Amino acid sequence: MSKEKSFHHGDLKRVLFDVALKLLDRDGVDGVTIRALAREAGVSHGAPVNHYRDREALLTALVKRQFETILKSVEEGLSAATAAPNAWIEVFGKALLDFGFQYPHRYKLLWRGDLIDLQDNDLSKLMDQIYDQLCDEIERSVPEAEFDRDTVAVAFWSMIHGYLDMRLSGMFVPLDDKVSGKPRDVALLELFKMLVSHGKS
Amino acid sequence: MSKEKSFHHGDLKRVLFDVALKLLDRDGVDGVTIRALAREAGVSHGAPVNHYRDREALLTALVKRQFETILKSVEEGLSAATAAPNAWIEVFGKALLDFGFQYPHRYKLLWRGDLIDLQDNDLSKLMDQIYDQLCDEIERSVPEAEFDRDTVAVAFWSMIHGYLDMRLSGMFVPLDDKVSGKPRDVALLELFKMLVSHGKS
DNA sequence: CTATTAAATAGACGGTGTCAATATGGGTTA
DNA sequence: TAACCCATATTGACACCGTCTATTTAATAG
Repeated sequence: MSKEKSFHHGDLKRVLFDVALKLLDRDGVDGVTIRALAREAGVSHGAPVNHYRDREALLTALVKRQFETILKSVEEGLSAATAAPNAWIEVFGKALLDFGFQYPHRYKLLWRGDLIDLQDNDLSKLMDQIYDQLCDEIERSVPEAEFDRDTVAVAFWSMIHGYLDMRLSGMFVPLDDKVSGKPRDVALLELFKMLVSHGKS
Repeated sequence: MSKEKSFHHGDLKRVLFDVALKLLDRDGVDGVTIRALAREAGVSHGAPVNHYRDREALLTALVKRQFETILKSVEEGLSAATAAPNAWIEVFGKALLDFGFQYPHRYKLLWRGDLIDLQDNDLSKLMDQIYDQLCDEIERSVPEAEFDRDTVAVAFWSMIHGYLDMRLSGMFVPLDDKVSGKPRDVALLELFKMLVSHGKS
């Protein structure tokens, strides 16, 4: 039960999780193999199965943790945000963009529906929580919008995710990523702010 | 030289390409393996290397063909479009959304920068052509916009791609994908149309 | 102390991409 | 026609991978 090596390892599950995250950041999701994980953790290749049923379960655990982090980041950002009507754009935008550019491989993994368990209840609950927070903020700050609020939410999240995904995939390399001195992503947020502002007039 | 089996196969390269596309549509990119390709084409597992250096080269060829298709679809749409100021939104939006929903696995592969050769000159040229067409249309129809035109282009493409990617990944399953009787993606295009229209006033 | 049970090991199987050595046969030249 | 060259196809090997099985280990419960 102690955290030390009880040689029945004790907290191998935590070690495996941490090592997996290290491998993900270093080598991308293709580098997160069960066998590399076992090697890196110093156990046999059959050991991880006792803690993660298969690779899908392992990757799903990694993804859930990341969505937890993003949700927390959003909530903290919202509670610290100004009263400006569209502060949510900065909060959600920054939370996602900062996370994506800091941990590109983690971000890419979030959307690898082919590798993780889409039926996982905790996972869908987490995504719903983030989405609901977004809709709540839109409802609070864009009440008179002439557009369906879900459409605004989907449009916003789509734009942020699409930008991140294209940038992180390496497919899209903007020749000049500065717009009048500001990064492109900041300009995207301002453009969206203008959209919801005009909706009021 | 004949198209028949000259047993030195004749046009194995074309056969391999077609079979690879069939495997992609049927099983996703994970199903496009060199060995499955060879099996399906009725040749030995070592045969494909004579026509595609490795799996990356094969997948890159598939991707290039799809971007050609999309470019053609955009060009045809533009030449057939009405004189409406923001017809380009429908044209580009429909070209990408239709392609994505019709061939989900092909669309996903387009952005798998980890699997294809990002240095391929034809590939980057094709993407540039599509992007330039988009910018040209924005310049023609949104001349007085107060936003940098590249920002509008990036915002638009990001929104479309992000929506498609989230939908096709299975991560994002909208509870109700209809907005007042219209599909969500149509509402997204209308929302964007409003954005660029307000920019004029 | 003993029995049970969770956890780690070792080995196997079928799959993958890729490389090297070999065999085949069409096209070109002598 | 005959001989050669060389692109193409085959075969086998190697090192990985995920996952399954049987086996051993050690911690814990009775």
